[in-house]
Amino acid sequence: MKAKTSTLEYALAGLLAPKAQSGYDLRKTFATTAMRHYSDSPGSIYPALRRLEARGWIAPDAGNDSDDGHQRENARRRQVFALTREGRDGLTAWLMLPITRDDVALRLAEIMLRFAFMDGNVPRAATLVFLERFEREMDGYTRELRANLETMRAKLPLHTGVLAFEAGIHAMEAQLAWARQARARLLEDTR
Amino acid sequence: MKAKTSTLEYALAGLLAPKAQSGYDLRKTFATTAMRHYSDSPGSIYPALRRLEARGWIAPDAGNDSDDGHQRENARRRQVFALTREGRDGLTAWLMLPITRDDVALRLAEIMLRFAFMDGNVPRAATLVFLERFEREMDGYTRELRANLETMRAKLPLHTGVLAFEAGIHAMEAQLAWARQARARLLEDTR
DNA sequence: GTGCACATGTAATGTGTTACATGATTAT
DNA sequence: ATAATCATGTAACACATTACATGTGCAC
Repeated sequence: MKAKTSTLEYALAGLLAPKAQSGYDLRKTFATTAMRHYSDSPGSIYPALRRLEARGWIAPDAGNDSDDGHQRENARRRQVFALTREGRDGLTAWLMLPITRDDVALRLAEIMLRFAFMDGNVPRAATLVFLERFEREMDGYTRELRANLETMRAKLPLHTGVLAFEAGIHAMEAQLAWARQARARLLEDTR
Repeated sequence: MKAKTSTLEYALAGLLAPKAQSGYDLRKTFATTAMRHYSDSPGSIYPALRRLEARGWIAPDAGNDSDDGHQRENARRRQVFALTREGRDGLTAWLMLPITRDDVALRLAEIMLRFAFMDGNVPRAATLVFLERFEREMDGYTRELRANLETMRAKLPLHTGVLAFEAGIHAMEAQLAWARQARARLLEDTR
C-alpha cells in the first residue's frame, strides 16, 4: 500500500469535489485557469486518475448517460469520474493538516492550493484557524529571513544575490498581509 | 547529446562560479541558506555533478592540495570541482536569456535564481535590462490576472478559491514593486 | 465519408526522493 | 582504538515531460 498522495492527485480530488468531471475537463482546467502550472499533459493526468481510482478515491460516475459507469468495455470514450466517500475523506484530512514552519518556507504553493479548496469541504471555522496559523508561521518566518538579510548585508556589498533574497521576503510579507485581510473579510462574511 | 540543463545543474554551476567547491560544500549551502528548496540530498547532487562533469562544465580543481586533481584513484575523499570555461559560457548564456511572459507566470523561482547569479557573471547593464524586461512582463501579467479576478468575482460568491487567486496576485505585485526599487538602487550604485 | 476536434492511452526518458551503504578524517 | 563527523556513492521508486498512437463523434 502506498501512503503518500502527490500534490497533483490532491489537486484532481479537489477539482472533483464540487462536481464529477472527465480527465479532459480537468486538463482544460489546468490549461486555462489559475492552476496553470499543474501538468495539463495527458501523460501525467490520466495515470494520476488511474492511481486515484485504484485507491478508491474516485470512481466512474454512476449518474452518467447512455451506458452506465461500471460497463466501460472497450474505452476511448469520455469517462467521467466522481469523488468517492473515501476520496472526500482523504481530501478533507489533507485540508485539515496543521501548518508547519516548513510548509510556509518550502511548500507555499501547496498551502495555497489547500486554502483554495477549503470552501465547501471544511467548515468555515477550520478555514479561519488555518489562516491564523498561517499568519503566525509566516510572521515568524519573515522575521527570521529579515534577520538573515541583515547578516548578509553586513558582509556583502550591494549584490544581486542579496537583492533576490529581498524579493523573496517582500513576496512573503505580501502574502502575510493578504492573509490578515482575508481573515478579516471571512469573519465579516461569517457574521 | 543532451540539450537541456536542469535548474539544479544551473544552480550548481552558479555556486561554483565564484569559487571551486566540493559536493558536500554545495549540499551545505542548499541545506542552510536561502536556497533551501533545492535538493540538498546526496542522491540528487552527486549525480548532477557527474552529469556536469561529463558535459565538461565542471572539472576537478587543479589548484588543489596533496595529490592533484587528475589522479583520484580510489575515491571517497573530498573532491573539489571548478567551473570550466565551457561551464561559464553555458551559465552566462542562461543568464542572458530573454524573459518571456511564461517565465514570470510559470517559472518565477528560476527567474529569481538567474537574477541572484548575475553579479560577477554578466555586465551590470545586462542586469538592468533584465529588470526592465521583468517589470514589463510582470506588469502585463498582473493586469491580466486582475482582469480575470473581476470576471471570477462577478460569477462567484466570496470564496476561498477567489481569495487564493488574490493572494497570488498580491505576491506578484510585491515582486513587481521590488523590481522597480531594485533597478533604481542598482542604477544609483552604478553611477 | 472525410476531416477535424474531442478524448484517452502509453512508452521512453530524465530526474528528484528516500534510504541505505561505505570510505576518510578528526578528536578523544 | 573507537566513535563521530565528513564525504561520496547508489539502488529502488515515483513522477512529470515529451512524443506519439489510437479511438469517437460531429460537421460539412
